[in-house]
Amino acid sequence: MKTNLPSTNSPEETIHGRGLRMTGQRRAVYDALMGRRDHPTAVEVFTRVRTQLPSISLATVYNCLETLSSCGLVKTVNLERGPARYCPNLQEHAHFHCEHCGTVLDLPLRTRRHPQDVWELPENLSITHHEVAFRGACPKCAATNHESKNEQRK
Amino acid sequence: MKTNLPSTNSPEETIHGRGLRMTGQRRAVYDALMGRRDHPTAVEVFTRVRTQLPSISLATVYNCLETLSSCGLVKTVNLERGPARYCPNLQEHAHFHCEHCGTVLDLPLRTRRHPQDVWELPENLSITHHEVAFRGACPKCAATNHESKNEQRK
DNA sequence: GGTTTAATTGGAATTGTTCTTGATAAGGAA
DNA sequence: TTCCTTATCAAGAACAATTCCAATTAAACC
Repeated sequence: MKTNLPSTNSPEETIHGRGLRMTGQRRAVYDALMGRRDHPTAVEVFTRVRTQLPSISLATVYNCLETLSSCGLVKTVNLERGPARYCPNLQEHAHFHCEHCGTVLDLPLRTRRHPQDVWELPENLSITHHEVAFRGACPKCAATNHESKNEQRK
Repeated sequence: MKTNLPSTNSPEETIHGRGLRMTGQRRAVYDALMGRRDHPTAVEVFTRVRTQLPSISLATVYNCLETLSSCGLVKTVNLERGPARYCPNLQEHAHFHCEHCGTVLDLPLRTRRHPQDVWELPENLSITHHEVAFRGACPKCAATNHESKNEQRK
């Protein structure tokens, strides 16, 4: 599974379009992710989903996230060593990763700008998508003199 | 270890500036990485270094890469799930990751451009650095109709 | 040279993820 | 509905990448 299709349709339609089924587990994982604008790990999604579907297994959460990601219904982000994070925001955006508390924030694209304007891309390179990550201190950590280290994660 | 300092000085000076020692192992790992303009994994660095220093252990290679990275002498890149890659190029650049053969290419910054122009950054965010990754098909794979999958890695 | 402290080794342990196998459920046909 | 086919799921084992640990070795300073 590799290619991503953006979805203007319902998640059901997108899933069916791939010859896949929208099962209770996939729906629950999807809802758990869409319910908040954050960037949970698979385990965090697992604990959320279990409140709705106590019998779901972690392997299934991984499978569902992979399926949803390959359908373009969620984004997988690998900002660092450690667990992958999943992002419900399908708008074009960059990520900010706070090195003190681990929070991940979404940064919207400025209007009329494009990352390709900033980088020299060889002509014969075919780009399908791109990822931009900034690192530093989030407002809260910058204010509190960097006391907290990996306490809270978003 | 967290902060990165760019180094105009020799690697020895940079290392000493941190109160660390430039050992044979660190030197060998540094040289193995600088010897080529590619993006090897820790294991790939390990096999290169062993030709010079057969007694070195993989744990030491990991330690050295972490030390060099935290001193700003090399860059750690996490483009995907799977092993981290290490980059000897200290110029500001983006990465291109071929989804067919896995090759990683460096893309230079266009003159007079800045990624911050493209993204809306809240004022109270203090950015220390950023990473940009493009994905798609490299020239070779785009030409050969995407037959090869993860055969060669750079 | 001796002392102190950092660095290295090799193996064990940990973490995050994927794989495997048998059971279950979904969707279509009869 | 009921049956049939195939996808999906659950549980745990397996796996890959990385980190940790304890004992040994090497650097730097006196």
